[in-house]
Parts: sequence; structure tokens; C-alpha cells
Amino acid sequence: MEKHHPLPFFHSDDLLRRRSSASNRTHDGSSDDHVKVKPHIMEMDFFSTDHHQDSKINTNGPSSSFDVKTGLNLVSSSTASEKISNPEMSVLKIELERIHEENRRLKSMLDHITRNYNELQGQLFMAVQKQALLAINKQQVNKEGVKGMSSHPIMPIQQSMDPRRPSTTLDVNEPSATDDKRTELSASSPANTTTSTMDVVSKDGNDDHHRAVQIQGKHVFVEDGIDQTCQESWGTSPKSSPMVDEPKKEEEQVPEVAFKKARVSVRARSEAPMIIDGCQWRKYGQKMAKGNPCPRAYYRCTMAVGCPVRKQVQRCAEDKSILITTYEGNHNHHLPPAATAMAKTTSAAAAMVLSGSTTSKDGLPNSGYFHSSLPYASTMATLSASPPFPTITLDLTQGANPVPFIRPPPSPPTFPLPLHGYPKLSALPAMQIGQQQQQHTASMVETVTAAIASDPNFTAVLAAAISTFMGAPPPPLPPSNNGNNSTTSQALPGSPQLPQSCTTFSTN
DNA sequence: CGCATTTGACCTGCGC
DNA sequence: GCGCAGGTCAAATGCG
Repeated sequence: MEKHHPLPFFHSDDLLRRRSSASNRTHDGSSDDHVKVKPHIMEMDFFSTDHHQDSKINTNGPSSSFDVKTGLNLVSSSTASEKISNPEMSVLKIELERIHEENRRLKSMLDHITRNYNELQGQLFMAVQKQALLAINKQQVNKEGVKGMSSHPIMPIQQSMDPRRPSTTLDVNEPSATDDKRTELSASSPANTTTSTMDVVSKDGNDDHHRAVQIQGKHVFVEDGIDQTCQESWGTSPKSSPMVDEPKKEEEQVPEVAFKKARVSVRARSEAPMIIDGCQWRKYGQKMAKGNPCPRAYYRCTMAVGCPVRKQVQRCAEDKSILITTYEGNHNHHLPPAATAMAKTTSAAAAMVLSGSTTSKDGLPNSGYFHSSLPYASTMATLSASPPFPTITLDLTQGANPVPFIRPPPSPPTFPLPLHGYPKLSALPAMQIGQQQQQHTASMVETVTAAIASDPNFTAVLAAAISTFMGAPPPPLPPSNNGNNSTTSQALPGSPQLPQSCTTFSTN
């Protein structure tokens, strides 16, 4: 990951530098101007200015547009550089090194922020789980009572929430588990009695991966990466891993119930039967839903065996040009850049659902978040307070976008999922944390994602950049055919087999 | 022939 | 307890 970080940062600098240096050279060769600009300021420039412009500059650039691997387009303009006198070259080199250094600092900063974010989000989810489980617990205890083998119905549930403290209640204030989760989890992770999908996950033979999945099922966060949010336990998780303990069938079920309820619904205009979100889906059912003449289709993710992610696709009854896609579950596999963007966004959205549910007083989870933290978000995201399934709905059908620097995608029909909706959600968790740096990061993510929407040529590269931003393993760049990797994507090769992204998830 | 889709049956939860 | 609706399963069918 380290070596990929320079990608987004350095590109931004580089693009601008190329612009300025090019113009400088045409005049008197003075490159001091751009040299004096602070790298991070330049970077912000990139992220906050017109993406169309930047992308145009990039694509129209003299040399092969965008060298994603190195990000050093300066090199590609070496012929021009050679004309520059040696002193200038040395100045440029020095500046280059300086920028490198700055880039490293920014990377580490971002890493730090990401870690903080993950930890905080982990705590948040655990708090939510605690609340949800306590509520559900009552029902479960009454319902299943003796059914389970445990003579202490309540205890196992708590354990499942936090294996680190098997016999105590969950302390939300404690830092969420991060590094040490795996081992702990493997020790206490319960087996699931229902038909297991976990064994499938273990197929890859990677024990670490296996454990990580289990942990996520339990704890929500494990590895770094925003999308770790909530590998909810239904389906994938714990279940029948050979290495886990058997007992506790009840405690397993409880979290499932709790997790399965949050959903993220995306409304987008599209004539296509299904939006392209970067994942592979297999239709497993279709049903006529009440109150809607259009059938509802049920899909499950087929990018990995046993992936628990499902989605429902249905056209809006009022406006059939609007496609409503509801996601549920977490991917237990790597995603292509395009899908990762979606995954992170929806997971963030789901996080909002969760977090809101903890603070809500009126049964309208999250409303507080959207109105206070993101003034304009209410026009894009709405929440359904329907008790069983807290659902966040992202309405991406509206043309006007209140965010100044985010523009509606140029061609919604061909790219049915307007990415401009993502950023908001990506930003939300940062808002929760309430740290300036988090906001800064979120802002960058917003902007980058907007750029994706505004320029299809940028999709692949920037999606990869986003992935990098969010702490995901660096995705290999898609083959030259710009970001149309939606259907062919596979688990990212070369990356650790960690379940890194969750398309959406259900947590409550 | 293998895989994906279709579609009716079945299961489950909920309200009356 | 019954009916309804949502969700899932799995045999049948279609397609490359």
C-alpha cells in the first residue's frame, strides 16, 4: 500500500506542475513560480477545482495522458526538460524530492487518519450492536429460551459482541479492537448452526483471511480500510469455520438478526435492467411486490463463492425510469476499483444508519446526521425509519447537485449509477468523527469521486486512487480500456486475501 | 454441456 | 390460526 499512495497525491501535484512548468517554459523558463507553491496546496487545488479541467489537461497532455504506475509525468516530458539548463534541472530535482517528502508525510497522515477512522467506526458499530443486541436479546431469550444449549442466554450474546471480554458487558468507550482481533476471535468465535458459507471462504486456503472474515462478522472492523465497517455475520461469517469453537448457536443468530437489517437503497435513473456497480450478480429470484407493477428482482453477488451480498432491483412505481437498487450485506472478497467505490460509499451510508440509530430519540435514525452534519445531504439521502430494516436511500436521480464542486455525471444512462452521490456518504463517517483532518480527507474523496463521474476516462485511475485513499490494498490498474471493468472484475490479485470491501452492509 | 435465468413453490415473519 | 407479503429455493428452461 505504501508504494501506491504516491499515486493520488503525486498525480495531483504533478498535473499541476506540468501545467505551470509548461507555461513557464514557454515564457522565460523560470520555474520558480511553481516551485514555490506548497505541494499540499497544489494538491488541494487539484481536488477542489474543476475536475473537468484537470482531466482535460491530463488527457490532452502531450505524453501518454496518465501514467498511473509512477505518477511522474514529469518524466514523460523529459525531452522538454532536457532543454532546461542544468541549474533549473537541479532546482526541479530538489523540488521533486521535496514533493516526494511531502507526499510521504501526507501518506502517513492519511494512514493515521484512516486508522483513527476505522477505530472510531469500530467503536461506533460495537455500540450500535450492543444496543441492538440488548433489544433483540430480550426477544431471543423469550423465543429461543431453552432451545439453545447455553444456559445463559444473555452472556453469549455479549461475548459475541466483544470476544475480548467474554464475560463482561461491552464497553463502547474502549478502543475498538484492531490488530489483536484475529487471534481473539478465532478463540471465541462461535460456530453457526445454519448452513455455512464460511467454509467456502476458507477455500482460498488463507487462514488469515479466514479469520479476518470471522472477525469482521463479529466485530465489524478488523483490517484497515473503511469498508471493513461491518462484515455482518449473516451468511459469511463465523459459521462453520473449522477453527472456531462450536457452541453458541444463539449468540450467532442474534447478531445476524441485528446486522441484517440495515440496507442502503440507491435510486438512480437508468433504462438498464440493473445498474453497473462493478460487481457480478446472479439473479436468484423475482417477485411482484405489493404496490408496484414492476417486479422486484433479487440478485446475489457471484464474484466470490459464498459472498453474502445481495441486492434487490426494482423500478420505481411512480417513475419507471428510476431504478431502485437496495444493497444488503458485505462482500467477503476483494473488489475492483469501480466496485470498491460503490462499496465504500454504501458502507458509509450504512454506517450512518447505524450510528443514527444510536442517537435517535424519535425512531428516525440518522436524521440528525444528515441535517446537522451535512446540510445538503438531506436532499440526496433520506432515511426510512421502518423498524425492521433501517434503510438509507440515496436519491441520485436529482439533476441539481447542491455541492458546488460536484457535478452530475455527464451521461447517467450509460453509467447508471451517478457517482456524484458517493462522496457525500463517504464523507459522512468523517463527519461523525468530527475531526478536521477527517473532513479534509473526506473532502478529497468527494472530489475525486466527483471527478470519476465527470470524466469516464478517469474512472479507472481515480477509482484506484480512492481505494488507496481509503486504505484498501492497491488495486492493479485496469487494462487500458478505461474504467469499464464492471463486469469482468475479480478479486484483486496480489493483494492479501482480506475481505476488504463491503458493498453495503447490514448492521442493524 | 455448462451456466445463467425464469418461475412456481416453499418458508418465514407479521398483522388481524 | 389464518392470510398476506417478502424473501429464498430449486427444478425447468434458455442460451452460448
